[in-house]
This record gives sequence, structure tokens and C-alpha cells, in this order.
Amino acid sequence: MTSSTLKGPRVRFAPSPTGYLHVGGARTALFNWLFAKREGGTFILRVEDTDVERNRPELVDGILESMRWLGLGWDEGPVFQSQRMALYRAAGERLLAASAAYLCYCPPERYAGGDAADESGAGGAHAVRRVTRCSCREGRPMDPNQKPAIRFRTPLGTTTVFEDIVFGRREVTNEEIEDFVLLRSPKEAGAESGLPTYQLGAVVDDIDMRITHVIRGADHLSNTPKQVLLYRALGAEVPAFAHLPLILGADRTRMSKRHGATSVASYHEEGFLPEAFRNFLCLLGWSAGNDTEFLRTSELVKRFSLDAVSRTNAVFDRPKLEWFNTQYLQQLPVEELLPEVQSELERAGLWRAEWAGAERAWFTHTVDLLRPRTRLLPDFSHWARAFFSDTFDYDPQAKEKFWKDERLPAMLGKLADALATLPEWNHDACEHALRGLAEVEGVKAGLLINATRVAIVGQAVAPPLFETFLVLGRQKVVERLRRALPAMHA
RNA sequence: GGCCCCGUGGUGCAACGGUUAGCACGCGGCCCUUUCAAGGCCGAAAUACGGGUUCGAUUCCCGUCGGGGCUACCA
Repeated sequence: MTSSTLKGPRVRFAPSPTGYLHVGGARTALFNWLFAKREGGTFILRVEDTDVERNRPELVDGILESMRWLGLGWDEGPVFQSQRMALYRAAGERLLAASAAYLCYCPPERYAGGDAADESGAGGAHAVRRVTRCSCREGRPMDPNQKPAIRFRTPLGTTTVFEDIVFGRREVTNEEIEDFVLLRSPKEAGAESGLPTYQLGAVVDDIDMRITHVIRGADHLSNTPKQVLLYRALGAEVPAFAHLPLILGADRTRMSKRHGATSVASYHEEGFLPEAFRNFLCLLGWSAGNDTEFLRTSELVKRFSLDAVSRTNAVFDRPKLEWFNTQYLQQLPVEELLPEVQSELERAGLWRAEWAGAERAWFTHTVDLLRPRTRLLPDFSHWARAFFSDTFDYDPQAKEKFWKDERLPAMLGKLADALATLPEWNHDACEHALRGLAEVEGVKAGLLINATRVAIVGQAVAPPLFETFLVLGRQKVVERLRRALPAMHA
């Protein structure tokens, strides 16, 4: 029993700021977070910013913002690798001293390019290069004038084994593991030693942070033996590994820009609910073991298990994400939806403070009325705009469809008069007034109903008409009806 | 090229040697209806292919094919 197991597992999510937080990273973060919550563990955020060339420090804020939006709060960090260089260099020196690593004087270009740069995967020239094993390993540098990098001395003639919670027992013969670089050769002439590579940085930090479970994308599976070797060389206990199947685009290739929105931020902007997004993401590579899919986050935490993670890559299916969003929009207790709608209205400049105060009941009821017809948060400020503002446009297609009959202006004028003088303002009174008028005029009630809807909310789509009447109030209904009359001729 | 992983309808998941192969999204139809949604009902749609093992394979083994990953002084 180590002290760490007594305190629960320690896991981490370690993005590198070379881009925004994408859906694959978000799923990895989510699984780490769920596991930590489920097991009463600690979730640590670590920024892997050791690649000075590709690093974009300004992207860190966006990544943290996406994490917060997703509700994936971290217990420790963010820890920046760029601020822990001494740690990695010390580890490099230790390995060097123990002869578990050696100085490599080969020029970097010797290993650059080749098939490693071939991203297309199909066609192209394939290199036949074997595993890296240069003469520097035996103390015979090719070019002693070169600034040396530190390479790991892979122990040959044996095999490396580890257990993966998802993929099971893994075994590779060490001959297939190259002498990977631990610390890059120094860039600047004066620099003492170089920057750590991913392999070294990740392992040194995971040891230092006492990480018990490494949960990450399956793209790291093949590199894990190297890290197992590193843990041992550093005299540390090897953590448990759980590699997650990858998330692919609709064509089953790695998700990229051409597959549409891949950043978490873009889904935030589009108006998805974070909980719906979590629910959807969680079902990519995992299931509760039965057919239930609508699982609120508290339920996810209760049922999540790494043992149930699948080994099959999953395709990101946007229509299903949208379905989840509509489900949450409709099934959440309406109070939980209010803050989300409020920020949407604020964003659109439609929000009014009284809706959170004296008119809270009205606001709640209106949101409740509108939500069965919404798919994304901006629907509240777009097609439902007329419920929150007196300035709105008439949708051209709605006019075309429901204002065709030339008798309509006259009839709607009469309807406005009738509504204005109604002794009572309630659902049935309004309905009777309208249906009565339709009968007198010898037209179907639907004709008036549809035309009136367009007149008072500008849309062909809205909640049932008389409920809309009540929410808007008599004054607005009558005013909007009269205001629409001139527009109907145009 | 080498090493490795994966393969149930179009998509996400169930079935972990015995089911008429289940659920959901999407798709088509019907119902409801005052528009559009939501909801209800019905339907089309899958075990990649070929060999084994077994009384019996979606399930176990081998091969093929397909997809993916790694093979960087990227992470």
C-alpha cells in the first residue's frame, strides 16, 4: 500500500498548447475527470509546452476556458512543463550517470523527414529505416563537433511487458524500441543542455506528481513501452495505463479541420449545452453496459468504469450530438435552463434584469413554452426573438406561406378590434373570439391562426397561438396585429 | 516498408458459445395537430470475407481484406 492509493488515484490531463482543445482531447479529459470523481481521486491539469517551436502560449487560456465550459474542474495545476526544466535535465543527467542513456552527436537532420513526415498515410515514399541505433551508443560519435542530444539506451535482448486496462497485456521485444531522445541537443551555442522530449517530460512529471493511472488516447499506446522502460530506469513504480480508442471523422480517418468543427470552443459558440456535450462524448468508446443513453453527469460519475471502455475507434456523429442537445433542452428542469438562456439573451443584447426579478415567473414560463422547439441556445434569440423584444422582422417565407389570402388584412383588423375589447384575457376567450370571427367570415380558423402567428412573432414557427397570446399580453398582441396590416400588402 | 491495434445496420453502443441479433441517432411511413417541433406507433437497414474449433459461433483460433496508430531532437 502506497500513500497514494490510500488517498485515491491521481490522474492528469496533459494537453499541449499547439492548438485549441479538440473533441478528442475533451473526451480524454472527461474520462480522466469521471474516473477521478468516481474513485474519489485527484484530477491534475498539466500543460505540456516543451516544444518551443510549435507552442502558442496564447492558446492556453482558450484550452482552460473550454475545460471550464465543459465543467471539468481540476484539483491541481495547471502545471507548466516549461517551468520545470531543471527537473527533466536532472533526470537526464541521472540516466547518463547510470549509463542508462548516452550522448548522441548525430546531426538532428539524420533522423528528420522520411516517412515520419508523410501524413497522408497512403502512397508516398516509404522509408525502410530500421530502429534508431547509432554508433554513439558505443561511444563512437559520428560527428563530435555536433551539440549532443541525450538518448535512452534501450536494454537489448529482453522484452517489455505492461498491462493496459483497456487493451490488455502488451508485450514488445526491445529490439523494436529505438534509442529515443530524452533531451534534445541545445539550440543556442551557449545553452548547457536542451529541452526534454515528450517521453521524458511525461514520465518525469507523472512520477513527480505521483500519477497512479495514465488515461490517454490510444495514439500513445505504441510509445508506452518506452515510458515503461523509463520508469524502471528512473527507479519508479510503473502506473496503470488505460488507453482510449480514438475519435474519427465521418470518413473514419483522423479528425481534422475538414471534418467540420473539431474544437470544443466552436460547440460552445454554437450554443450546445455542456452537459449534453458531456453525455454525447462519454458514449464515444464507453457505455453503461446496457441500452441507456440519456445519462446526466451525476449518473455518469456513478456508473463510469475504465473496464467498460471499448477498443474500437468511434466516429464523431454530429446529428446525435444535436439530438442529445434537444433532449437536454427539453428534459432538464426548467430552472436549470434559465441561466443558459439568460446568457444567450445577454449575448444577443436582449436581456432585461426584471426577468430575473419581478418577472421571473413570466420568464420561466416563456422559456418552458419555447423549449420544445429549440435545438440550440441561439434559437431563443433568433426565431424566438419576438418573445423577448418588440423589434423583430417578418420571415419572408412565413409571409409567403401564410399571408397569401388578400382578405387577411381586413380580417386581422377585425380580430385586433375584437381582442382589444374582450372582457376577459385568457386562452379560451381568445380562442372563441378568433374561431367566432372565422365562422362569421366563412374561413377556416387555421387561416386566421397561421396569419396571426406570423403577425405577432414574425415566424411560421412558434408555440400554440393562444399560449403565445398570453405570454405576450393583450397590448402587444393587438399592437402587433395592427402594425402588421400595412406589411401584409407588401 | 516494419511493428501493433481494431472490424455488429450509414453512425454510436448491447448481446462477453445457445436471443426471432437488442437500444439509440439518422432515414421512410402513419398518428397527433393551428405552424414547427416534441411525443406515440410501424418500417428499411448489420455480425467485412474465407477457413477452422465446437452439437452450436457475433462471441474462440488462423488467413485475407478494410480502417486506425506508432515508426520525430512533435505531443
